[in-house]
Amino acid sequence: MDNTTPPAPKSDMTAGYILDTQVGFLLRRATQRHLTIFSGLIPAITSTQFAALSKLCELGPTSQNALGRATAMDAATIKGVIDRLRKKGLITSRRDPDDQRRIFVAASEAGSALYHDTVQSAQKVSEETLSPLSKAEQTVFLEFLSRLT
Amino acid sequence: MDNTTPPAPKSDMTAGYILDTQVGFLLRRATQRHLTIFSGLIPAITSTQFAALSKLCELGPTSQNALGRATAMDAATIKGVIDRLRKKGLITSRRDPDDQRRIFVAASEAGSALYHDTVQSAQKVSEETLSPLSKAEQTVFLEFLSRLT
DNA sequence: ATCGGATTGTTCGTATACAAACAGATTTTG
DNA sequence: CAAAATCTGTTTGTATACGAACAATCCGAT
Repeated sequence: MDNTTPPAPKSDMTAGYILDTQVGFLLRRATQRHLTIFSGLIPAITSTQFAALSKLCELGPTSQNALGRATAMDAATIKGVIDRLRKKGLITSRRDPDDQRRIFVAASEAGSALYHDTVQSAQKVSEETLSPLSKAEQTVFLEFLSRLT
Repeated sequence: MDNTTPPAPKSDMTAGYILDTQVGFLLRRATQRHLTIFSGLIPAITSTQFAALSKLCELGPTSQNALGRATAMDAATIKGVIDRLRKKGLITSRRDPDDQRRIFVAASEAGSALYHDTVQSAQKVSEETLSPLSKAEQTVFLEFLSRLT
């Protein structure tokens, strides 16, 4: 009576790990695709910069670090984003008179205008990113995804 | 007959866009969380480096660019990853004698050892990342996520 | 055989992203 | 009030990530 199931070679001990099905790898690829869609529809500004600008338009003038917290960027990251947005003339910044540590940032005229001009495209970016899923699937997916944050 | 739904002020025209519910923002935050879990469980190597190393162990010796394609990294990115893996002694590389353009990369002894020693932790990373979802939800989520790549 | 196109890897520039160390300002505590 | 703890923003270093331009090599069509 021979064993009908051939013994797995030693090298198969790690066959259980398939990179292409790991959540981290899939998250990275989905993010890549999303960023491609974003830069295609909104070439003027990056996804991260748009996130900061939109939060700024939503919240009004905010301190730099607070804006970073609201957009999930650490202090070092938000500084770079703010610097680049200011260089583009999309935001203004000034010291908070009540707290000499803080820097108040606010959307400039040009920043508000750009935001209002691109927010519909941003909606399209989200739609196109999710377009491989049905409406019902999109709802489920977003609900699950939001639980993984 | 007064209109019972009060007219939205002009500034609300963009209220439909809430950053925190956009798929791109959620993808970024989920990726952040995943990377935090990864570096907590596998401090020796980054998520990206592990991806390259695991694909290398799966495929055997491969050209640098081909490995990049297999791990969704462009030529410039995979170069940096390969350089850092080689500096750590986890891979070796040599010119392909049959094609002077190509560079063959392969996992070193240390690289294979590290991979086999950490692959179970990598499984745990995926599990922990998905742990806010039930098993059934995880299956659905991964299926949807893989469709967005 | 050679020329034109494709592929491979490199380099540069820009943009996130985060850890760690830091200085200055403010707040909390004792 | 004074010391300690906290918060704010900056800087440095490292690691992805990608577009664009480039040289060397290979390959296919003529």
